[in-house]
Amino acid sequence: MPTTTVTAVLIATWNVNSLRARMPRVEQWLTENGPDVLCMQETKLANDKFPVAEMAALGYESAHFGQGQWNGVAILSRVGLDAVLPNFAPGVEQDTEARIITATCGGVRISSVYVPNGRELDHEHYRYKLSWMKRLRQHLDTDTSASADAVVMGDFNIAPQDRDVWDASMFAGATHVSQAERDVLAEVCGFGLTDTFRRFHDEEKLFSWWDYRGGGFHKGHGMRIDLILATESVARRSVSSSIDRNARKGEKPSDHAPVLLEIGAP
DNA sequence: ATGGTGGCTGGGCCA
Repeated sequence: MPTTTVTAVLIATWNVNSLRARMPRVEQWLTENGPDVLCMQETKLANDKFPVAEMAALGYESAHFGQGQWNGVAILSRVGLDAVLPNFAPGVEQDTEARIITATCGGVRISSVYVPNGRELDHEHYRYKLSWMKRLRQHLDTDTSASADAVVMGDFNIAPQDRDVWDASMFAGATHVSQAERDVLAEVCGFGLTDTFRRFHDEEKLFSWWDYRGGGFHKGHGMRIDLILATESVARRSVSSSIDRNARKGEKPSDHAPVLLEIGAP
């Protein structure tokens, strides 16, 4: 095994809303930003349709947990991609959908997650969402040591606080902001994870998602629901975090923007 | 405007 020099790494998460539709934008974004790790959600691809060769040509190893037309999560890495685990850890009730994949990249245990939307507060899908988050906590308790370098990033479909939505009064009785959702997010963070973006930015109305409908992006109607949660050992080494709003502009954008975290050397 | 847009598909469902 060659010894690798440990340097700063740049990690990112992006709900691409169909990798087939988004491939030109993703390739461009990887070339321009050069992240060491990119977690993607909503690839909407079967496993045998994932563009492994195209990603390799850009210098990335790929791990993908797909299911076809919906969901699908992936991890790209150019700092190693080992111990790949699709779905929740063994012993945790398995998900019937492709919403989490975990791998070790550059010594960091990284999960790419696509938390269920929930649809409506009285919908069965909402109970699935809460159950899913409880299983995410069980997954972490099973898979990872709280003292390890670990990151859970992706589309949580939960806005952690009212300052993370464009108008909290518009969200009364809606999903993404309910106390129960925020409580299960806190349970997941209780593993020992922190919302790293908030170490660097206190302002309200910094969003990672804007509805395609009604010109949401141009009206500033969005939510911050894409999060990079990290254990303290990673969080304290992090040196910057940002949301790339430019990726939400232009030709055929995803409705989500990438969120980035720069992690300094140990 | 009880809608809108975009992605899955090939008529609606989902976000």
